[in-house]
Amino acid sequence: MSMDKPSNTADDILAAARSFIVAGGYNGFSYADIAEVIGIRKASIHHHFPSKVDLVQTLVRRYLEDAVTGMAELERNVPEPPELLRTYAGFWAQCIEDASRPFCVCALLASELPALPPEIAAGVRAYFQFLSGWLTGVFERGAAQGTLTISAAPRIEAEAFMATVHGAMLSARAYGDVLTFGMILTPTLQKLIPTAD
Amino acid sequence: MSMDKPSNTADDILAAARSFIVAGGYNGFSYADIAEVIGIRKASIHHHFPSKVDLVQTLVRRYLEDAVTGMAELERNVPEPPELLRTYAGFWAQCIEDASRPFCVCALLASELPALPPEIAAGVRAYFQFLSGWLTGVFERGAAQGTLTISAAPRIEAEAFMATVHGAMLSARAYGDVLTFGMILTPTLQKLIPTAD
DNA sequence: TGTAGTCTACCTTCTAGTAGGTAGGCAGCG
DNA sequence: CGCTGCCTACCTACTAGAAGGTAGACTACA
Repeated sequence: MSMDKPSNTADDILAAARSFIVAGGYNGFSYADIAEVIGIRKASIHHHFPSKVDLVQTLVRRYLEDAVTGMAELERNVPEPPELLRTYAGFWAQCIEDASRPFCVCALLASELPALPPEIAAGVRAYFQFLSGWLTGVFERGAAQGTLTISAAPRIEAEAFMATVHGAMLSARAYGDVLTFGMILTPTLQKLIPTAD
Repeated sequence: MSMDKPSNTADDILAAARSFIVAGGYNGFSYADIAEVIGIRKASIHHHFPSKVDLVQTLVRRYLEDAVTGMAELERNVPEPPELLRTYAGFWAQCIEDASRPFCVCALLASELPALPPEIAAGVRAYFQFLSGWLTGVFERGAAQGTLTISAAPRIEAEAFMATVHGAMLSARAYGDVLTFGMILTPTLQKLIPTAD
């Protein structure tokens, strides 16, 4: 659709930055690291992203955009709240199991938020607010339809669910066991979904 | 009791390092940063901790030791499983609300685990294993006594609880709202504790 | 011809870490 | 007592390398 950029070096840089950030956070990589993995010189990265802040800001902005469009598309294909939660959790379970994206970029950046450049911190906050808002909507609909069993306000259930997902990513990483995430999320989902008993 | 060290500079260094790590992770601070806040020269830090790995390794080891003794003491004073969970959650709620320790050192380090020096990564893993083991024991006793309502195996409930706690820390940080942690944990505890309805 | 993309070569600042030295405390011993 | 020697804690001054970033030239291609 958007015919902005036929050049894919910028995308390669963003992809490399993403995997470095997912591995070690904002201060865990350098332009030299990116340059090496994509076979380019440091200075060429500055051509695409004048500063590191520009680079990561772009990455976070796009990450949120992708989440927004992804959730919208997900809701078109899968309208049932229980199935939405299952699909969302299943997405991350898959990413962790095949090691393709073993952590959420914004969850990782949030952990070092006080030390982040303010522009990036703002982007990370925006992601959390979007995700929380989307989940709150899912819980509201599920509660209204009776397809989700909740005992607190939808907003609070949404925050608790999001927290469990992020914490489960952390545990999976700490244990080095890709199945930990699913082990935690499966019963969490079961408690929320009355039909599957 | 233990008459090991009258010198408190080493402890000052560890305390400064802890607050820097909590703020920005392993790569988010330097010896120069620590030197400045405690009013000492960089080289003097190397006298106490020859390398940065030594410093953080010591910090993580002591963090685990403190957790072990802290949990043991907690169990002596508060033997009931529901109250143990409440006290544990309350401890972090307090730390976050008064900003004294707004994040768990090992939870933060776990997020950047793939980029950590292996000695430190091992220490972080040990902390997760201890905490998970302790919580599993609490859930086992609570389930046996009927004082905790669980629907999955104690080990799994323990992992889910730990994940929610860590994720709630992350959300509190992302929103910059110290009350978020309690907002998430309160209903999570209520679901586990049958008496309080 | 212009411009997007890359390069080499460089700069400045920060990094962890080292070298070598000083000041004071506290042995042990004549 | 006073002297020697060692130890802890700290210092100044330095290093090599990595960090983010810049300047300017080359190339390819529309």
